[in-house]
Amino acid sequence: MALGELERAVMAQLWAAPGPLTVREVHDRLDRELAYTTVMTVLGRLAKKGVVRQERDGKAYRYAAASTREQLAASLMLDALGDVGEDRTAALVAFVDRVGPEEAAALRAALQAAPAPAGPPEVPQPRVDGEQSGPES
Amino acid sequence: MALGELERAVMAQLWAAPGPLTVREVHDRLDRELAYTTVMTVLGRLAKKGVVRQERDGKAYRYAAASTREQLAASLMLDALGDVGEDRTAALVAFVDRVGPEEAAALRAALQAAPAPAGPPEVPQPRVDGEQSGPES
DNA sequence: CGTATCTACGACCGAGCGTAGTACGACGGG
DNA sequence: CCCGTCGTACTACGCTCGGTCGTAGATACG
Repeated sequence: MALGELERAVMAQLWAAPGPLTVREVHDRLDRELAYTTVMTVLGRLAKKGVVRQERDGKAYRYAAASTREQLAASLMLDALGDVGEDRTAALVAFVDRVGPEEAAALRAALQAAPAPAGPPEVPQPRVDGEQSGPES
Repeated sequence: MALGELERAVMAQLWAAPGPLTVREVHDRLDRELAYTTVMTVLGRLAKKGVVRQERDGKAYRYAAASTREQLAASLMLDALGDVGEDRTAALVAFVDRVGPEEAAALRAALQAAPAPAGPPEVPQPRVDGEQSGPES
């Protein structure tokens, strides 16, 4: 479900803003010379994809990102992981092999922060397996 | 650069084979009823993208995957990581937060196996990842 | 020579994205 | 009351990509 170029630029504005933005606000913040309706179309498509939420504000709509950019990136990475591989663990090994030391450190820290390595997989975990239909939950 | 459906199916055949395959061999191994030229076109596009290598074998070509599926998956994940985020480490934290316990264990093991958290990344370490499409049977 | 293979190249279609125009309703100032 | 402004909804067009072939040219083989 990768986003296009303009879509990413729009998302960047939504993420950078402190709150929901109107179409006009997004349009004005974008550097490019775009027609107002172009931005509206993009925001509509983004909303249809579920990556932005729209809430009515009087006559106009306000748009906000449905998830943080980190969550979106994580979803995209999970998509990539599931797309090519059956052997997810092997792919993860190859992935770790390719990230830089900084990223490796981040992974280490994250793994330390969210651990569940204690019990055998007997614990009825509420997590259903590989499932990422929607961008986020 | 995500692959399409048929492209993935073709790659699966190449990965499953012990060695390079001709167009005809790929075509015969695919379950679908496709024209020979369709498979050839797909293999050509894959070669243009760099995910398969073609080597001449007399009149015909033989095609082999340019990298293992794990490496491809890792590359795709790197792409996703770089596409949306400036803050790669934060994205990785979110990613770890979303993978299951099995994948987390794989990450842990990989991080333990390939640690380089001490020196500057200037050390010209001989890269061990160069093995692609080796006959693994 | 005729036929069977291959490759090379082009073509068509549908989907997704970038871009925008037009139509239409609501609102506020003369 | 009329009109320009703002905002949405809908439609459209060009481009690229992926799936699917068709056809033409080279080549080997009986």
